[in-house]
Amino acid sequence: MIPHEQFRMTPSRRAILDGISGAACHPTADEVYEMVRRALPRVSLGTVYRNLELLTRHGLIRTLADGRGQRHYDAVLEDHCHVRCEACGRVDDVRVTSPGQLVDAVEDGGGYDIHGYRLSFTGLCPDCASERERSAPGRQLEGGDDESQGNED
Amino acid sequence: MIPHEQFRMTPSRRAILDGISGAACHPTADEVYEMVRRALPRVSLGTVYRNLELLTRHGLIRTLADGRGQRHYDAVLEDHCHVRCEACGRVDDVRVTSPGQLVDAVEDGGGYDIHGYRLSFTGLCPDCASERERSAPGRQLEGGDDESQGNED
DNA sequence: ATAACTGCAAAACGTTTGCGTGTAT
DNA sequence: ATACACGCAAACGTTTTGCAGTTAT
Repeated sequence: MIPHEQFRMTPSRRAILDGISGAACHPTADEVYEMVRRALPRVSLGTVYRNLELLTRHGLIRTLADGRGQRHYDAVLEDHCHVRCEACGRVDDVRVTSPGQLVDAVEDGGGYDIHGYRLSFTGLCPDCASERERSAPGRQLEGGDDESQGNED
Repeated sequence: MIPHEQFRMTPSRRAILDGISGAACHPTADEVYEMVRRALPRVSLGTVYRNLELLTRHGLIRTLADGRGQRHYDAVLEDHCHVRCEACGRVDDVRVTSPGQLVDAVEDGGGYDIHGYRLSFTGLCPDCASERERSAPGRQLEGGDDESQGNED
């Protein structure tokens, strides 16, 4: 969060901001690109990335480097928690009880100067869960390959 | 976690496993590569990546896609929490009170089928904290540009 | 004989950057 | 006039993949 440095709220930045705010779940850079292009067909992906970074630096959005692959972007600035679908990678919000006490729960930080926390859950989003149920009802299908544990954090 | 599929504990895999277990903090792929090469100078980076993925799939290690940039690898399989240094990217363990209750704390998962959690903290590791103190004692230096909040999760 | 494993180099992926031009102040 | 912003295309760092040769079973 860089306090002293001015920048213009240009059409592309407005569109990026609106796109992220209006999205159903937290979009990736190229999903933002798609959304912005519907309003401004000539924007480039480079500009989208440049502005996602700038908006993050100025505290107007948050960048979630949550999982594997792409980052996700979030227009909600308050501290909150996320779920990431293990199957499709989609990221949504979760509400948890008393998340503010999480930092206090640290018993041994090994000398780290702790600034914040990040709590995210993994699981299956409604769509992927029902799709999985359709293709393997009750798990009666051919063995193995469960992977539900998710060793990739 | 794929249960039924055999694989050989080859020298390179053994070395990767040992390297991760013996490392001071959770290493990245090329740190693992470095370590393995000390024992087996002819291994390729491709093999290291292939085997990190295989060992993860078989539940022998965990892949931490924690932050920006590189992934980190962890030989401790039990659920536990991490800290990532905002300055150098290093990842270590933290102990927190009753982490097992975290999943129970979810009030509204929005229809997700939640399998696990990932709690990590951000902050400054001892080295970076003391370096920062040396270069800006008490923060009396030139203004602005703190960034300590860290909008990049 | 077969399946698993490897080194090597090329490709893929998501992201960043340099440059020349355009636009707001 | 100046600083900021952009499109475009090239470059980047990390990870994955295809292929041809090697090794264990």
